[in-house]
Formats: sequence, C-alpha cells, structure tokens
Amino acid sequence: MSDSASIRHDFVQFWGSLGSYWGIPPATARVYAWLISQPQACNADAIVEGLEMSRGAVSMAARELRDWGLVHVERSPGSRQVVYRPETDLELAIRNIVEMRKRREWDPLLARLRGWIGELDGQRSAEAEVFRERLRSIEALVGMADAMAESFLKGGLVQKLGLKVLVASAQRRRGKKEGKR
Amino acid sequence: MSDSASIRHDFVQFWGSLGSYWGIPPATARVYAWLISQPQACNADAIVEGLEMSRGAVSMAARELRDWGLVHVERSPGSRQVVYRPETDLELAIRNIVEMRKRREWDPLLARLRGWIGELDGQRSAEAEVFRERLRSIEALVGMADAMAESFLKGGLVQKLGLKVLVASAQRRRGKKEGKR
DNA sequence: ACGAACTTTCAATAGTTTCTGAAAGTACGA
DNA sequence: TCGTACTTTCAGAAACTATTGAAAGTTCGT
Repeated sequence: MSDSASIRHDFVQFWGSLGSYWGIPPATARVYAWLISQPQACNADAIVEGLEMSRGAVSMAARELRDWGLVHVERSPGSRQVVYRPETDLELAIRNIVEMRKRREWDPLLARLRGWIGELDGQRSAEAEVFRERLRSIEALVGMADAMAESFLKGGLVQKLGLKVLVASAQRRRGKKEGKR
Repeated sequence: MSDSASIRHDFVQFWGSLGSYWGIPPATARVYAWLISQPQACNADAIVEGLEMSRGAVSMAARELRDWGLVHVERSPGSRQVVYRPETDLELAIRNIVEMRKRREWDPLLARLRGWIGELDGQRSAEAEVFRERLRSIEALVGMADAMAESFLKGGLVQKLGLKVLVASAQRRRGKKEGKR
C-alpha cells in the first residue's frame, strides 16, 4: 500500500475535486493530473483505461487542456496515434491560465465598469452619485489586479516578488522540518 | 434611457454572470451587486422585488454573503426587520475571500502534496522519481502562491506591490484619457 | 485514391446544482 | 408568556452541466 499507484489515484482524485473551485470540469482536471503522474506521454487508450472514462470524454478533456496550453498533442512520425504530453513547466501553464482568465473576465469587466462610470457621471441624483463612487472603488481595485496580472504575464512578477516572499516562506518551512529531525 | 436604473440592471446581470467564474452562485452575486447599487441598506422585501427572486433565495444568498464577510446584517432598534448592508471596503472583502479560499483550497492541497512527496521519497522506481519531481515543482509553485496570499492577508501586499504596479497602470490610463480630450 | 486506424463530434442521458415556496423557527413588543 | 412580524430551512422542481457512445470526420501508409 501507498505505492505510487495508490498515490497517483489519490492525486488524480484530489486534483479533480480542486478543479471545481477553478471552473475546470472534474474530468478535465483528472486527465491533467493523470498525465502529470505518468513518466511518459500517454495515448488516449491508456487514459481511458487508467481513469475509466469514455473515449469521447478523454478527447473533450484533452481538447480543453490543449486550449489552456496545459497539454501538447503529439503525433509520432509513422503513426495515426496521438499522444498527450502534459506541460510540466507550471509557471508557463499558469501564465496561460492567467492570460485566458484576464481576457475573459477582467478585461470585459473593466471595460463595462468604465462605461457605466462614464454614464453615471452625467447624472446628478444622490443615488447615482453613491453608486458611481462604489463602481469607482471597484474599478480601482480591479484595475490593480489587472495590472498585477499583466505584470505577471510580462514575466517579471514571479521573479521580482516571488523571490522575497519565497525566501521568507522557505525559512519558515525549513524551521519546521529541522525541528522534526 | 441609460438612467441609473438601467445601469443598475446591467451591473447586476453582469456581476451575476461573473460569479460563475468564481464559484459564487449567480443569485448570490446578483444580490451583492444589487446592494452595492443602492445608496442605503435594503431589507429582504426590497431585494425580492428588485431582483424578482423568492424570499428563500434572498435569505440563502444573504447568509452566504455574510459568511464571506460581504454583507452585514443589521437590525434596527425597535423593529423585527433586518436590513442588509454591503461591505463597500472592497479590499477588506477581498481579504475575506482570499483567506477563505486559502483555507479551503491551498492549505489542504499543500498538506497533501507534502504527504505524497514524503511517501514517494521512500520509493526507488524511475516512475516514482519522475512523479515526485513533478509534485515537487507543483509544491514550490503552490507554496509561493500560498505565501503571497498570506502576505496579502497580513496587509502589506497591496501597499508594497500594488503601488509600483498601480503607478505604471495609472500612467498608461492617463495617457489614453488625455488623448481623447 | 482507398481503406484502416485512429480521433472528434454531438444528441441523448445521467448527474448536479440552484431556486422555489410552504412550513418551521426566532425575536420582539405588550 | 403570547401573538405577530419577520427570517430561515428544506424537500422537491427546474435549470443547468457533464458524460457517454455511436456516427462522422481525419490522417496516414500503400
């Protein structure tokens, strides 16, 4: 027990359940977890067997993962079969996810907020004024989040920021570990 | 048209649809948006009428929002009626959300990752080794995200980081606006 | 250009989440 | 303590989302 097969199973299960927090269908998240847990790229059959899901579901999940840049679909030279290779550079993967979410969520939200604020600027009622000020404070915050995301996408953030923060957390963690030994 | 009522309607609708990206039920998100759009705190009846939803749904949404720290439930002194006041300090609201998600998602994920890595440390197969290294890189990244979240929760992040980033984005935005005038 | 080997699509089904509304619960004033 | 004016709960209905599997579409070797 607790061999790598059972750990893989737990990992796949847990990762799948996490997916729902992030708006990723569980089956899709499970496929990604499975691929990460395998040393080499897998073909569709291996996934069908390993995860006990239908061929169609595997194909759907793989397509979605490809859209997110989380797996690469590869075709061996003299074969009709495709194999799925997970993106293991997680920073790259996260960059893809952040970019997609920014485009889908923040950008339209910011655009609409600014539009609404502009319209409310033309109104004199006290009601409109309160509403406008609240929208403004949302805009400021979303704008900041957006700017942070953009900065992350340009590649600087993890290095610039992450480092300082990481040092602190690594120290904290090292402290714990050494206490145990 | 395009008076504050119609803007409110659009805002409520859009905010509700955004909710789904964040795992917040649409009705819950709509109630919050509605409250933000009103100058004073509302009672349940006003929400039932304004959003055309059932009394029960309003109560459920309000309870969830209260759990997230996004609304405050207040009872006027000589009255049985409660009014719902939205938290308008968005930074505080976001802090609450981040804290809750961290506890629900990152903390258990990190704990399990570390457990699995520990178990895989005891195994010699090449397969286990690849898997373990991948889990390690996930752990490093999640650990960093976790540390950033923690730093944000301690109150420093927005000031320390946000400022630099904000300056850049404000300059960019100001540039655009002045171009228009 | 054809047929085999494989992948992708999509209509139907299964499953899950969200919403409703009536019933139960709670807090206040008298 | 009782009745009233409200809120909360929860079982079931409705709406939505995910999954299956058979049919359609692709791609490659010959």
